[in-house]
Parts: sequence; C-alpha cells; structure tokens
Amino acid sequence: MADVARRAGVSTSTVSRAVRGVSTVSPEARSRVERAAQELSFALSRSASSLVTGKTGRVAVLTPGLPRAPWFLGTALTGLAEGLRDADLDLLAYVITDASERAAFFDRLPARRNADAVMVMSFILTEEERERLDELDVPLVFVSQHAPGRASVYIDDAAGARRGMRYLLNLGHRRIAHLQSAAVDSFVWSAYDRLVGYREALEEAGLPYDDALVVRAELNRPGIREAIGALLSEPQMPTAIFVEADDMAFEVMSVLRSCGIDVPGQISVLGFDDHPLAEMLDLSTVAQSAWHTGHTAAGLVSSILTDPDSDPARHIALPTHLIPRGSTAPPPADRLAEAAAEGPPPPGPTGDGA
Amino acid sequence: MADVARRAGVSTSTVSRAVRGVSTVSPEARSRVERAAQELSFALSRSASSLVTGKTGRVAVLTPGLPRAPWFLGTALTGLAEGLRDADLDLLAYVITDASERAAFFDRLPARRNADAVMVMSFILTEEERERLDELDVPLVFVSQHAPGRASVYIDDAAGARRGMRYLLNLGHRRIAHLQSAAVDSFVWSAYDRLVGYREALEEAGLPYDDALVVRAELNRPGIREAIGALLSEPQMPTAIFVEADDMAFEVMSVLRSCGIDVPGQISVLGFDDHPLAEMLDLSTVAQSAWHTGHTAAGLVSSILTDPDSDPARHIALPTHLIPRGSTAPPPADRLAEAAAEGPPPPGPTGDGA
DNA sequence: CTGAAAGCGCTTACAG
DNA sequence: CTGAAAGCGCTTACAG
Repeated sequence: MADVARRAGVSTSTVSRAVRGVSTVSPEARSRVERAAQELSFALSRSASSLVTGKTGRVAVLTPGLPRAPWFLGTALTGLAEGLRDADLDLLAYVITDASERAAFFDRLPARRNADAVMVMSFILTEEERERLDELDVPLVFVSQHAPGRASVYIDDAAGARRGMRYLLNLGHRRIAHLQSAAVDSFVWSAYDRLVGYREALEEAGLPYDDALVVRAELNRPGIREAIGALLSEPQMPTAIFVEADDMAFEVMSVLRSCGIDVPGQISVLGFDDHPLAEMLDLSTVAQSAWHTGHTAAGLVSSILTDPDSDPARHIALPTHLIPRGSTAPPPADRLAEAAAEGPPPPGPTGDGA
Repeated sequence: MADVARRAGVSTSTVSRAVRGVSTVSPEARSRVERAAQELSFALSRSASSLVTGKTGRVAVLTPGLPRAPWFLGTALTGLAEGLRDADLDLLAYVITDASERAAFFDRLPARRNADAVMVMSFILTEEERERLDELDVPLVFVSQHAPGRASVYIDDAAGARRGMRYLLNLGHRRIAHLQSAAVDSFVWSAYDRLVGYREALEEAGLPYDDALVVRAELNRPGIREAIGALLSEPQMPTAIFVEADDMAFEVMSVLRSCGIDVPGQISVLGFDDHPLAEMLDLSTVAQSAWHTGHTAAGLVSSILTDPDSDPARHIALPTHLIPRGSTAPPPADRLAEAAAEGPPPPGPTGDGA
C-alpha cells in the first residue's frame, strides 16, 4: 500500500480511503490511486484490515459431509455462496463428517476470531454444542433447523406435506401411506414436520390416522423393499404412498414396478424435494428450493452483520409448491370403491363392500 | 495474548512459542501458558499471525455451482475438506455459477493475499484465466482437469471407459453404443477421455468404430428419448449402451423400459460414476471415487505447501473399478447371432444371419 | 479533503 | 530457554 501511495503521490490514509470507496476523497486523488493500484495490481490484505477493524469479512459455514444429502446440501450451499458473495463476504467451510470431527470442532472452535458469523447447516446440535457456539460471540444463523432464540431459515415442511397430501386427497385417494427414512442422524426436523403435515391433512379431510400406514425404511434397497412389503401385506393396500424424500421415492417406484405393480395405475407415488432426477424419472413431488434456503440465509446473516437494528433471532420459513408429474393419478376405480366403503367420509356416491 | 502472558507470568514471546508448540519452551512455562490460555479461552488471531508470517492458513477452492454435478462435486468437496482439515488448512470456497461471476472473479481475484494456494475444481479454464491465476503467485492445483505444467488430480477416465467396455465385450456384446451429454460447459475432459477409452476398447477387441453408435443427448428426458430413438432406428439396434454418466443412465433405463424394451434382457445399460442411486436402481457402472479425488488433491496441496522439494506440477491419475449390477447381462442369443454374423471377429461358434 | 501517528495482535531475529 | 523490541499492512481518530 505504501508503494501505491508513493506512486499516486498521496498518503496511505488516502489510499486506504480510496480503495474502500470512502466518500471523502477528491476525484483526482481517487483516480490517481486507482491508476497506481491497477499498475501495481494492488489488493488489500484482509489480514491487516481485519487486525484493525476486528472484522474478517468471512462467514464460517458448518456443514455435514455433502454425501449425506448431496442434492439438498450442495444446492443450498450454492445459494448460500452466491448470497454471501453478493454481500461481499467470504465463505469459510467447515465440513464435518463424523463424530470425532464434530467433537474436535466444538472443542477447538477453529472458527473463533476467524469469521464474523457462523452458519449451521442441517445440523441437529446438542444444547452443549449450541452453548459452545455462543461463546464465539458472533451472530449465529441456523439453516434447516428451528433454533429457538437464534436466527434460522427453513422450509415449511409441515405446510409442504399438507399441500402434497391435499393433492392426493383431491385425486380421490383415501388410503395414503407415509414412508419415512429410518436414518436418525440427519434431517430429523424435516421428517418430523412432514409427518405433522401428513396427519394434519388427514384430519382436515376427516380421515382417520392409521399407524400401519406410516412406515420407516433404511435408506437402501432391502430396507425400502421391506417397508413396501409391510404396506402391501396390509388387509387393504394403500392407493398412494407419500414418501419423505425424492431419493427414497425413486427407489419406491422401482421396487413397486419390479414386483409388477403399476405406478401410478395401482399405486401413486409422491415425493418431496424436487430432486433433479425427479423430472427425469417423472416423479410427482413437493418442491422445496434448497438454493433459496441457502440464499435467504446468506441475506439474513448479511443483514444481521450490517444492520444493527435487525432481529438476531429472526425466523424465516420458506414455502413449497406441488409439482404434479406422471407418478400420481386417481386411484383405480375398484379400489376407490373399496376404500370408500371403509373410510369414514364417503366422498362420492359409491358404496358397498366386504 | 498479553492477558495470557500476564496470567502465566511470562512474555508474549513465550506464549506465542508455547501455543504454536515450538520446542524451545520449558515444560513449566508451557504448562503455565496452557493453563492460562484455557482459563481465558484464548485462541490465536489468524489475522495477526498472517500479517507477520505472510501465511494465511487457508486454501481457496474455486468450484462451479454444485447443482451442475451435485454428486461429484459435493463428494469431491467433502474429501477435499477432510484432507485440508487434516493438514490444518481452512477452506475458503469461491462458488462460481455463471459467466458474469466468473468474469468478476478473474477480474478482481478476491483470493489474492487471502489464501496460500488455489485449487480449481472441474473448471475448464481459458489460457487467460490460467495466466491470471498465476499472477496470484501461489501454488495452483487442478482437480478433474489435466493442466499441463500445473499440479493436477483426476480420474483416469480413459482407463475406466476401457474397463467398462471390456466388461460388456466379455459378456458377449458386439454392438455397443456410447451416449454422451451434449452439455458443453462442464466435464469436457471426462467426456473426451471416456470416448477415447470407448474407442480403444473397440480396437483392442478388433471391432470397428461406428459413428452411428455414438450419440449425444441434452440432459433432459426429451433429449435422452431422442438419442435413444436414434439408436433404436439403426438398421441393427445396439445390444448395450455405455452411458457417460450415471444420472443419464438412470434416464436411459427409464426411457427404454417405458417403451417396452427389457433392460438388461434386450439392451444392457452401463453407467459411469457409481452415483448413490446406482445401487438403488441396480445400475451397473464404472465407479470413480469423487471423495478420493478431493482428498488426494488436498494432500497434494498440503505437500506442495509444506515440502519445498515436492513437485509443483505433479499429476495424479486415480483409478476406477467396475461394479456389475442388474442392468447388464449377456446379449439376447438371437441378436448375438446376428451381430456375430456381421461383426468382424466371430467370438464363438455361433453363426448365420440375415 | 488530507496526512502524521498510533495501534490492531501477533512473530521473529536478536541478545542474553 | 526467555524477553524486549521491531515490524507485518492496514485503519482511524485527530488535527489541519
């Protein structure tokens, strides 16, 4: 910077002001500085700036290993990165893939004094971990998690699930199963809230909640097959399956078809996410915008950092929307009749059964 | 740090040496410093350290928006992050999603003086861009790209494609199509090298290269359907399709089945990647380890940074392996016979055709 | 609008 | 093995 000052014939104070775009610099001085900076291809050392301002210009992002939910996390991170860049903040990534790394992170808190804010993506933190992060004494923003008293951004999963269920109900389905992942360590909130939405929609429609229609599956082919076996061996098969996430739904479609069940002719399948393959594989789904989630979170962190009046515990719930595709259809007429005979509120003039 | 020194009853010099684990500190002094640091929950300011050492402890990673290839990029980034963490380096992510961001990045070079090394993931850089990066005057490591004269880590795509092709050939296939993505902006190297491997394997087997069997498709259902239409309307259908990437292969299987063609009964489908859904959807594939790619690259950057003797232009090609699953099988006997009648080297004692 | 000077929190010769 | 002192490259009152 001293070189630039010398070349521009001004003091380093002026160079500093000029390169940061502070207003109180005469146009001539500014242009001389800009020329000199250009010629010497000068760039500010953030380290030096940080030392005096106490701001690093960086946001630490704590994220699980991406393979855990590659589409969601990858897309959300991309939105986050774009939002931070627009706010001129650098993104310092802390990727945590297992328990020992997790312990090490919260023990050493390497982000300390290294970032102006910390964002936590899709992590279900323990109370101790949350307290540890508070010690960093920087704003915290939670993504995909409702953290009471802290800023957070998340998809309105319950509303999304209700939306998806209403669609299936509108198609005429009355026996709708819900398939959840048995993985306990990842998106607990989402899974829980989606189940809430499932129940609410049933209630809205005046249908009973049937425990046997809610099944959990390990995230692999045998696991899914077993869960589907449970549904197919009920006294009465469901006419639709609302699956917690698209990647499971792909598998569900594949398993159903492999055992000769037509989708959607006999059973409709509805997913949640709008994974890129959903369009390819023609899966109806409740879309959530992972990108938007990340981008909104970046905007929130930026406003907390720059606007002292902003609410540091603001909650933002993002909407979802239904994307109907080829994996859903009205239930087969005969089975609709059966269902109508048994289900409490006979929706149309069809009746008589076993 | 001054507080720690006071509390420990030593100078800041000693504190500095102790917290960095420099050897020339007496055990008593060290333990006193450690106690004091603990009590005050002290952590070094990287900004201040950087200012004097000139090292930031950070590596900048330039990556396309993850949705472009979520599985590969996400997984590779995870491996990269783990490798950097092990080397005690922070990961500064620069996510570039469009041309204007790209231009802005290379214009401003925000990583300048902000990172000790720069890694470029899956970007096909122009010569000017590469020169711009050289101006940063830090080591460069390319991931998923062969950059002459610069360090790089990549999958051996040609060998992987040969491996996959040999498998199909060993099963008895003689008419094997190759389906590539028409997307021009992403993994050009991979696509090119996979095609090279395809041709080499044909040559090895003494089979002719047939232009009509190599098709390109847009990455959406209509695009894939059109490409498959081209193959199905050849005088003689292929008995196997080697697809450039798993996500396209899923679609290929889906399209083939939707038009009543049995996979693998009539046509075998082989992918490339070992995408997580490949196992679920029972797709045979040539596996590459994206995680390993990232992790290896992190190791390379770390060795370049710490070992002055390390080769700053080292190339590391990573292996692939075949994962046979249910989407591949020997060709149907009748069509094998036809193919044998036409193809140059009749492999077995089967012959006579149209 | 501009500059001289102090200081941010470290590390590192240097002297002991 | 330890400490006093200089200095890394900036920003920011302060005075003009």
